[in-house]
Formats: sequence, C-alpha cells, structure tokens
Amino acid sequence: MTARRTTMREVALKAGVSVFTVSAVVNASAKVATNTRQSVLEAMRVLDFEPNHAARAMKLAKSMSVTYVVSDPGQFTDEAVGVNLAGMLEALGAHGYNLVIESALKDFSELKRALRQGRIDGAILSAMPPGPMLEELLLWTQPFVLFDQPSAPTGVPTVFASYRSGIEAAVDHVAARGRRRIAFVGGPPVAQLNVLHNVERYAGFTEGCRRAGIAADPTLIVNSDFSIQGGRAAMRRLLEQTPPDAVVCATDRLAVGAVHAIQAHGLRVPDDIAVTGFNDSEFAIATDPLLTSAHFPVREMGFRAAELLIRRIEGRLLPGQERLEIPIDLIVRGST
Amino acid sequence: MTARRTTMREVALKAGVSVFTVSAVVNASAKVATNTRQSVLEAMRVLDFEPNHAARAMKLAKSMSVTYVVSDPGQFTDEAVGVNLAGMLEALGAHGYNLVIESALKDFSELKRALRQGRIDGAILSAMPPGPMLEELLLWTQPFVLFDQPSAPTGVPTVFASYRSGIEAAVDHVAARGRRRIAFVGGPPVAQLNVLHNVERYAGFTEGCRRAGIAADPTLIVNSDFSIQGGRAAMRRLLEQTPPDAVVCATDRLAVGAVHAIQAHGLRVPDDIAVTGFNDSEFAIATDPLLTSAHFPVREMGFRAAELLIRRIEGRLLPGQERLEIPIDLIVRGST
DNA sequence: CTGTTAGCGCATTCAG
DNA sequence: CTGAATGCGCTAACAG
Repeated sequence: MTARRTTMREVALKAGVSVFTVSAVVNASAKVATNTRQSVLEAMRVLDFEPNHAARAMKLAKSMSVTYVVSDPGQFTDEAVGVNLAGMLEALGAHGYNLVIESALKDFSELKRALRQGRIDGAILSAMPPGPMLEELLLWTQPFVLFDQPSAPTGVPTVFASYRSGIEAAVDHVAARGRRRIAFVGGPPVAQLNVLHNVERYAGFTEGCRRAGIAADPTLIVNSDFSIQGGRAAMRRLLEQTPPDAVVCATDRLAVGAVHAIQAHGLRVPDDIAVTGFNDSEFAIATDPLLTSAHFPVREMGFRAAELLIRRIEGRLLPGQERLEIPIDLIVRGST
Repeated sequence: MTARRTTMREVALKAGVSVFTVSAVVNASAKVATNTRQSVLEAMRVLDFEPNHAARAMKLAKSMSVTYVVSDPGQFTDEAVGVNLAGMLEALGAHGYNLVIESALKDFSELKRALRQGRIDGAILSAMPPGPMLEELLLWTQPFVLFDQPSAPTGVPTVFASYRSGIEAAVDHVAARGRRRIAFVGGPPVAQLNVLHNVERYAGFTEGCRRAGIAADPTLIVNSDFSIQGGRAAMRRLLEQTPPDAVVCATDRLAVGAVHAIQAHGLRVPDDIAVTGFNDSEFAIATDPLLTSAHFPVREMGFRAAELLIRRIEGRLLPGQERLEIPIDLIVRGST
C-alpha cells in the first residue's frame, strides 16, 4: 500500500555524506559547508525525500499538533466553528503545527489519553461548561487555553469576548435612541451548556438598564432557547402585554424570530419596536430590516487562541499576557 | 515540560514480565495467559500507562489520522462544515482514527508532503474545482475520497448529492402546483469555485422545465453570487419585468434575499410568487413564510465519506461501492 | 565542519 | 505461551 518512502540514510548515501549531515541540513541545526549542503539538497530533491514525521515526533517527544475540542456536539452546528477553525489554522500553520479535531468532550479521559500518548502537544477548549471539569483544569500542567470563557480564573490562558459588555452596548444604544421599555430575550435559564454565557448576557442587560436609569422590568424578561423558533415564541409572549419599544436578544437567531413575530403582529421594526441581535452572524442580514448586532471577530479570536497555546507549549508565555479580552463592537443597522 | 511518560519497559518490570508480553496484551496480538494478562493490566493501571503514539506510528508506518481539506478558505464560512465534521468524526472515532484539518488547498504540494511524511494516512477532499488538480488525482495511489463532487470519474471514491436532481425536484414541485412562469436564481456564471455545482443546478432547472413542458425562458434566468444580498438584487431584477409566479433558487441564502425583495415589492409569498431554497440550512427557517428547500443529510455524508476512506486505507474497498450518491429530499414548507 | 554512535518506545522475529 | 534481541527513521552527544 504505502510506497516505501526514502530515508535519510538513502539521501546520505546518494550525497556521499553521513546521516548526520543530512539531518543537519534538514533542520538547519548545525553549520554545513555550502557545497555539501547543495549536494544534500540535490539528493533530497532527486529522491523526493520527506522526513518521517513519526520518527521525528518520537525523537523530539513532540507531535507538533494541537487539538480543538468543543464541550457539546451541538456546537458543531454553529456557523462560527468554521471561521474559528480558519483563524486557528492560520496561526498554527505559521508555526508548523497541525490541528486535530476531537469530537465533543464528555469528560477529560479522552483528551488526557491523547496528551499522554503524545498524540497532541496541547489543547484549545471551547466554551467549557462550568463545573468540576473546569476546576480540574487548574491543576493541569499540560498546555491548554480556554476559548470563549469569560469567567476563567486569572492565570489561566484564555481568549474571550465579553458578552456582558456586548449586551450592555446594545441596551445603551437603544436607550440613547429614546427607548425606555426595553425587553430582553435570553437563552435557557438553566442548561448544562452555556449557562455562563447566558448569565453574562443577562448581567449585561440589567447593568445596561441601570446605567440608562431604567428599572429592569421582570415582565419584559423572557427566557427561551437560542433558536429562531424560540425567538418567535418569546416575542409573541411579549406582545401579549403592553409591547416593549425595544427588544435586546441574546443571539441573532432569537432576533430573527422576534422580528418575524413583531411583523406578523402588524407592528413595524424599528418604528414601533427596535430589535438587536448578537453575534453579527449572517442571520443579522437575513431579516428586513437588517439587524443591529454585537460583533466580535471570531476568526481573530481563533488566531489568538492558537498563538497563545503555541506560546504556552513552547514556554514563551509571559505572565500577564495569558488573558485576552477581545472587544465587541455594536454594528448598527436598520433594526434600531 | 512534558512529564516523563511511563514506557512499556517500566510496565513489564513492574508486572514481572517481558516487554513483549506487555505489547501482546496492549494489542491483543498474541495469546497471553489470563493471570499474566491481569497483572500486566494492573501494572498498566497503576503506572497510568499509555502507549506512545509516535513510536507506534513509526513502527507500524501508520499515523491513524486522516485529513479533511477544503479547496477554498471561504468554505469554512459555510455553516455545513461543522456538521460535516461531526459526521466524519463519528466514523473516524469508531475506527480509532484522528481527524486533522488542513487549511485551504492551493495546490497539492502540502497535502502530498503530509502524506509522504506519514503524518496522515489519507484525505477527504471537499468540493474540488474541476481542472488539472482533479485530473492529477486519478494517478494517485494514496488513499483519498472526493466529497461533494458529482462529476467525479467512475472508480474514484466519492460521496455526493445530486444537486441536479434536487433542483429538478424543486421545479417539479412548483410546476405541480400550477406555476408556469418559473424563474431561476443561480450562482456566479463563471467562478473558480463551485462552477461545477452551478452547472449541475442549472442543468437541473432546464431539465425540470423540460419535464414540466415549460420552455425555459432566458429572461427568467438570473445569475448572482450565493449571498443574501445577491438574492435581493437578483429578485429585484426579475421584478422589473412581468414577475414570475415561482422562483427556484440555487441556495437558501439567495432565497432569503428573494423573499425580502418580493415582499418589499408589495407581493406575497407564496400567493403571488412561490420561492424555493436549496440546502435546507437554518436559513430556510429564517424567513416568513418558511422556505421549501432541498435537503441533504450533511452529517451522514460526512460519516459515509470517512467510512469510505477508512475502507480504502485498509484495503477493504470493494469495486462498485466507491461511488455513493446521497438522495436529496425536498422539504415542503410555507413558501410554495 | 563532518562522521560515529547511541538511543527514543514500540512491535516482532526467533529461540526457549 | 514467554523472553531476548533487532530495527523502524531520526536527532544529538561526542569525537575526530
């Protein structure tokens, strides 16, 4: 099956040098006379030599690959995953690392095995649910970085965007446009997944109201799931009472549903009710009018996370630079 | 950094057996007396032993990992990528394989290097543009499978859905509901990417019209890009003339835009104009009314592709089972 | 500057 | 059934 691959010995033989010399030119690890190098390079080219990865990995005790692991299989449905991957790949590729994907994380056993087997050198852990697993991490000596985890303890390498401040910005924005009866459509009140994010967003809402001098009205706060249908249902509930004049949604999907429910009810966006989304995903331009939405640069976040991990793996992570908060911008469009 | 990992020798020492015996129980490669096995297992447990992956890979000349490569970085933006990954992971995991992601493919040099280096055992190539690269593949002896590539030559392992028949089904459907003036909103007429898919879809449209006994009207065929905005623009153009009574779109995004343009024009969906999408992505439920859309099981396709590749790697791919067409179903919703 | 030598951790031949 | 010995392809001391 696998065609016999050429080895360093063959290259050395052909070039009339020792194996060491070949290794030296491959890794630029030692000075080699220009003409010897040339003949080695030539031999490599002719024989189409590529250094065997496994042998290298074994010798160096380094796999040159890292893993990206999501805490919930549902996350793969998120359209941001692909963009995130692209960002990580860019950073990893620049440093010669590979990205291996693990399926969703039930517990750490599989990940720890991969680490112990030397299959990977480190891990990027995305949106871990709070709980014992997260705390176990604090004891780890293995390189890892948390992704999208605002409440990570200090000292733990983390790349995140503050959902809280994103929602706050949305509330500020609609309040600045004179809206006073502001509703909030959030995610599931208690779920294994993303509770944290939900809590963050909810906190952003109450804080935003406080700053705007508005008493957050409990009847204007609705929990839902993160889906379009959930947004429709939640908004319908809000329309059963005196309608709000603005609705801040925890995701773009929810906002899409909200817009539909409002329009189906015979009201107009933004004239009667302003709506904000969250994530600035493509759903934000899938409504008419387009959605005002909180944007964070997913690709860049992936890039940063990978860079952080590499620094950590290579022992070049300086204290104070482990925690990276990515700013969120509110993109204002027609819905407000 | 990396804590010294325990080796087979240490396990052997502790269990009072030879290294061979340990290897035998780890790989179940030879008969071992039950009680010796027990003590070995016990020693492994106590020492927390995991076989070193690199050493194994070197010895067996097998990396136990495969790669998934997209032909265009833009593909990572596609929300289907994540789902696809999940499907592949499921199949790969069941056979002990890892998935490593490569960044977009410019040429094959990087992929071939990975193969030669023994870093991967095979590759899943997604939506390759037609051209010399594709033809080069026919000469490959390395294991690979094409994904989402309807026109692959026979004999080349391929998993795909017939876009053509999907569009045909959409045309059939609206024609069966009495629509006669059917428009088509397609992707870019000539693009490096996905030309093939576009051609396929266009062919599906003309074939569908033929079968319905409708002369395909060139003024009702509009090319665009694959975006929501593109759909809006294309539909606006169609509304400048005598409006169609149905619009078949090449993607859900285009359909979303089309629905907006129609409604903004003061017409109703589906009463005045029926609209169909394609992909049954989440965008299909991001309109009001919801979109009728052609559905294909992305996750299953990923699963199948991975299985095919594994069979190919392990030399268990029987002739006649290399080409797998996944059926497309038309999901009928409110837009028609 | 270059060649010799000794393993890295594991799977596997060949004797026992 | 078990054990000692060999080598996979490469890197890195150590000598020359």
